[in-house]
Amino acid sequence: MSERSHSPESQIRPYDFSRANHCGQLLGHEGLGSGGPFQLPHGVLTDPSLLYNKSAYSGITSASAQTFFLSHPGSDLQAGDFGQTKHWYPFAAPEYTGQVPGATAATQPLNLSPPIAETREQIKLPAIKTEKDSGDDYSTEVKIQQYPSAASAAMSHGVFYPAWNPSFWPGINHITPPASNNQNPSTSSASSPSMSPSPPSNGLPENSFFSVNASQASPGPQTQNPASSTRSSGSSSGGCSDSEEENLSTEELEQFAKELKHKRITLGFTQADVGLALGNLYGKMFSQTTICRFEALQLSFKNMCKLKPLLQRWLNEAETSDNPQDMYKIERVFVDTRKRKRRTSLEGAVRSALETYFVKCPKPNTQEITHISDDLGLERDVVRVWFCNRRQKGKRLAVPLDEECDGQYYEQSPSPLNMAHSPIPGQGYPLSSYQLGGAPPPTLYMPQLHRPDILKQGLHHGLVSHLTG
DNA sequence: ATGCATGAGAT
DNA sequence: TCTCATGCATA
Repeated sequence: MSERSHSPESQIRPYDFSRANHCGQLLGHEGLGSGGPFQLPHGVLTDPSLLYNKSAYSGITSASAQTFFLSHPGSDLQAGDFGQTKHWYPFAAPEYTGQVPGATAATQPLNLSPPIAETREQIKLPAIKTEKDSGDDYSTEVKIQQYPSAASAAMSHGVFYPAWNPSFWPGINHITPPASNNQNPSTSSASSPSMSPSPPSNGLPENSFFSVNASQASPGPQTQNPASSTRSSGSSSGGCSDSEEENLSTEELEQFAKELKHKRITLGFTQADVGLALGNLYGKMFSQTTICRFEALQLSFKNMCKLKPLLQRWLNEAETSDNPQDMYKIERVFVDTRKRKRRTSLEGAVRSALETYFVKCPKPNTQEITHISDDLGLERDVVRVWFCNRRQKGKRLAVPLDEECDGQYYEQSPSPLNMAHSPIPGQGYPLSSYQLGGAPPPTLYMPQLHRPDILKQGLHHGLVSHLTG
């Protein structure tokens, strides 16, 4: 526990960014954008993604088809040219981007393309692209999406909670009774390699559907796994503080994530379906993004612990349901009046420049941010957010050397600049046997890397997919 | 699958 | 102002 606290708040981060230091010099130099192609420090790749052979990832999904842009080293960057558009567009209601599960997979929900995307113009600025400001056309809008709903009935309560109003939900804790914790029938699933024949489906799924408190009442039929005895060492106290969370070990999470993905696909559900189903089942819906990240172990450990029980229950329901396909087809009505800033699309060169800055100073202060933003011709807030996200990503992807390894985390290998120490992952996952596939030392996964971002999504994806097959 | 963004809660 | 959880939009 001590060595691997999962509780970000309380934990000590050996490499926590100390904004006090290292950033100073950063501002000392002329800046990457001033005058010609910025120079990257030795050993710094223009595009980190290049170091990770993502193609190796032949996930079950289509991810493998993804391509990576080879960034254009510096050529395009021209500080000062970046128009800083600051338009805001009305928040686009969440689109159901997933496919309708089952045989109807082909049945892409009507209207999947966001209006914004359709009307959007690609405004190409030297460094950044932003969504076109389509005027105010997008002001408040109401979207109604309908899905073949056999289940509407079941979902009669048909309550759709806008994801953007999290406050509505007191928290998952409420949704899932504390007692349930340790319990999740993780078992059935945990053990079944593939789809296991549904257990004595006791009743229709609906039953448990709304038993929000069902956790305990949970899907009865399942066998119970006393335990995840695997509970690892230390996670208990530390991280999954939510009463509802289990004291899960990384291995368990990894195993479950794998299992979830496999079964989900087998059952014919998309990640988006699962996210929606959670909403129907337990009141809080999640996006495709979140489910995706869960499966890819890209959420914080704590977050994984929190979501696991919900997903576990969904899985149980789905497996035991006679007709799971219909269970989650629902109608969704979104009403949103908020406006969201148009997403900024940073060019590769700019990203590289930011990465370079990040290496030097993962946590720039206000002044430094201003400097960087001026230097790159970006909005301060864009820069600020970029750093926030970058740090968050660093943590997500961070991989502790070993549970017992003095809290040594390897989110970042020693930087040649040694300006910033490794950003540190307070929440990274401890390397598990599964990740190591039995044992290779961590270093194995970060060969000749001189930058953290190299680990990018690689670390997990690669390993996970590799093991996941 | 992932980049950029939002917002609540913690500092 | 940061972290963290989360999601829209998009590659």
